[in-house]
Order: sequence, then structure tokens, then C-alpha cells
Amino acid sequence: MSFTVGHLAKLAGLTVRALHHYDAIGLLVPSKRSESGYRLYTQDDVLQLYRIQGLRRLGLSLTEVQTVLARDGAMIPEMIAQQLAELDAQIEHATALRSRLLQLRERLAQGNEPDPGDWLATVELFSHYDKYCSPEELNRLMVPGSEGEDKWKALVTDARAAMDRKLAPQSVEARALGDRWTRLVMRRVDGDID
Amino acid sequence: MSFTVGHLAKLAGLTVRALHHYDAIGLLVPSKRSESGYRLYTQDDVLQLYRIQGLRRLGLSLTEVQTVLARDGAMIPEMIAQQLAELDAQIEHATALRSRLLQLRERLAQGNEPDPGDWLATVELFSHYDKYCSPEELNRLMVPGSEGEDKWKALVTDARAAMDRKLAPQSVEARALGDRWTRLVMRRVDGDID
DNA sequence: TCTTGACCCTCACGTTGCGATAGGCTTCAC
DNA sequence: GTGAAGCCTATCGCAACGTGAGGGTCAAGA
Repeated sequence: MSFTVGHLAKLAGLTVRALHHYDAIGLLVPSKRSESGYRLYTQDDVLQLYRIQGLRRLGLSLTEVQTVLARDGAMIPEMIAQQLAELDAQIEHATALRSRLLQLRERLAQGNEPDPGDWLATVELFSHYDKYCSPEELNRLMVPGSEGEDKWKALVTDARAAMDRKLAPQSVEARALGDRWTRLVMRRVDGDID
Repeated sequence: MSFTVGHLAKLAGLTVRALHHYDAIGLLVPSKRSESGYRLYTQDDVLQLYRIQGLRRLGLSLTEVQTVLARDGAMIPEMIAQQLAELDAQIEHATALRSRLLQLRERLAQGNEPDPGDWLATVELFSHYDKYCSPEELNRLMVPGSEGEDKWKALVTDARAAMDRKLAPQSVEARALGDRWTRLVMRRVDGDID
């Protein structure tokens, strides 16, 4: 009693190509081949495939599935813990991104139908705000004690105020801000600090 | 006033290789080259890179960024909506997976330190339960009105009861269940229904 | 018997966003 | 003038298959 790839694929709800792939990487090698070279899967193979699918449904990669099966299922608790940690990180990340998008959408909606170009500028400003006002990025560029430190702080303060006032991105003031900022950064980079 | 790749990379917080890549795919082609072939980025290039990074921080792929920039930022609202939808789906998926893992962990913890092999069996059973007791999968295999329909229903009921009783996966009863299930599925697939 | 259709086989390239070499110029500072 | 950075192009690698291309195999019907 054995299955061809097509049968097994239908049975397991995946494609023939996927089974070919599993075979190629050694994850599920059919126990037999017909004389003409057809893959023949036995009942044990089917069971193994179920195990594979079970682990995949827990979010493991094919490689991870392979090692878990190789170790005969020891270390499953560790895998679960790891998966949970990754999932939590993922969820947190996605949630943060989501709230950022909501915030941006609101901001764009308030500016009553601006130029298409304005949207881009807003996104750009928005992302700068996000990027350079985060402590991490500030630390990266603002080596404490270096010459321009106070200028940076002033600039950041001004920029933050501008964002809060919802300064039009095309305005003279906004351009001036961008200019100040560009000049500072260029000095950093040209001076090759870091 | 222009930047070399290295400078721009440091400035933007990404690698030289990434900028090479952006160049290769036409996302950010430096406006100039030095005589010896060095990439030289102008201020406008830098601004474009900021736009790119802004859009990337919203979760867009490089291709999406490219089309948004090509259309001069029109369709940003649509992109936002789409991103939000994808994020919601992602969050939902991750959350579901998370709760599944928690459930499994609990189940494994309750079985006081079983064989390693038992873990695998439990995962397998668990995943079957998950898979074949979901309405979607049942529909796929259980063509209504077909001959074995009632047998399937009985089997599913028994399996569900077994899961609830936390039947040991190695027990005779569990094996019998697995057998019944295998036989039914094989009839389906061999009979080439679908 | 021949043929048709539904299978099966083995390559092998495409996807995403770069990382990681390899082999070889250029430029700058000492 | 020479060594250390920094630049160039080109290519392989990664995850998990999708999607053909080109060609055998197998059961059934005309």
C-alpha cells in the first residue's frame, strides 16, 4: 500500500512541488521508488509527513522541523519557548507599525487635500521625526561632548515643535529646518566622526 | 558637494552593499560618477534616500517604494490602507499561533514528563485535531452526501473526546483512532474523489 | 494498435533584500 | 612610495517553494 506524490499531496493539502522540495532537502524522502522512478510513499512516510505538518503549524521552519525530528522530539519545549518569544516580538513590532500608520493617516487627512508632493514631504518629515528623535539614533550621530552637540539639541527641539504645530512641509520654515539639519549631518559625515 | 557611498551609508544608517543594491535595481541611482567610476550622491539623492527610508519605515517593499515614488506620492493613502490591512491580518495570525503554542505547552506540561517520543506524538495529534476539526478542512475532505460521511463524523467525535480526555498518544485506543482515520483518508484519496 | 490525457520525472530560473566573499583599482596620508 | 582604507564589478547564498521546459509512463478508449 503506497501513495504517489500526487495522492500524498492531495491527502496532505500541499503541492507536488513542495513534496519534491522536501525530498530534495532530505526532509521527507520516499521509502521507495517504482521501476520507472516514481516516488512511492509508505504509511510510515505519511505519518512522518503529519509530524512535519504538525511542527510547521507551530511556525517552525523546515530546517527547524528537521532538527526537531532528528532529535526525536526532545527540545520541543525549548522550541515552543523560542517560538513564543519570536511571536511576541513580531506582534509588538507589527502593532507599533500599525499605530504609526494610523497616526500618519490622521495627519494626512487633516491637511485638507494637499498636493501629491506634499504627501511625500510629509512622509519624509514624519520619518525623520521618527528616526532622529528616537534616543537610539540620536546617540548614533550625537557623540556626546562633541562640538555640535548643543546645535543638535536645539535643532531637535525646533523640529519637534514644528511637527507638533503641523508645519506645512513646503513652508520656508520647514525648508530652513531641513537645511540646518543637512548641514549638521554633512559636517558629521565629512568629518568622519565615528 | 557630494557623498561617496561610504559616507552616504554611514549617514543613512545602512550598508554600502544596500546602496549598491538600490543602484542595481534602479531605486536610487547616484546622479554622478567620478572619473574613476566612484558613485557620487548629490544632495537631491540624499533627499530621495530619505523619502525611500520614510516609506520603508511604513513597511513597504522596495518595489512598492519604487512605484510610490514613480507616481510622485499619489496613492499614498491607498498604500497606507493596504499596509494596515496586511498588518491586521499578520497580527491576527500571530496571535492565533501564539495561543495555540500556549495551549500546547500547557498540555505538554500536564503530561508529567513523558517520553521524548510522546511529545512528537502529542504534537502530531494536536495538529490533526487542529486541522481536521476545523470546518474548512473538514469540508475539503468530507464531500457532503458521500458514502463515508457518517463514519467521518463519528471518528471526529471520538477523536475530540479523546483529546478532551487527554488520551495518552501511545495507548491502544489512540492507535486505533489513528488507524480508523488513516483508512478513511486512504479510501478518499485512492478513490480519487475531488 | 495507436493515441490521448493525466500522471510522473529532472533540471533550472525567479522570488526578497541584501550579506559575504573574491579579485582588482584608487586615493589619501605618512 | 607604500600601506591602509575605500571603491569597483561579479557571483553565490539564504527560505520555501512557484512556474515553466522538455520529456518519459500508464491506463483507457477508438
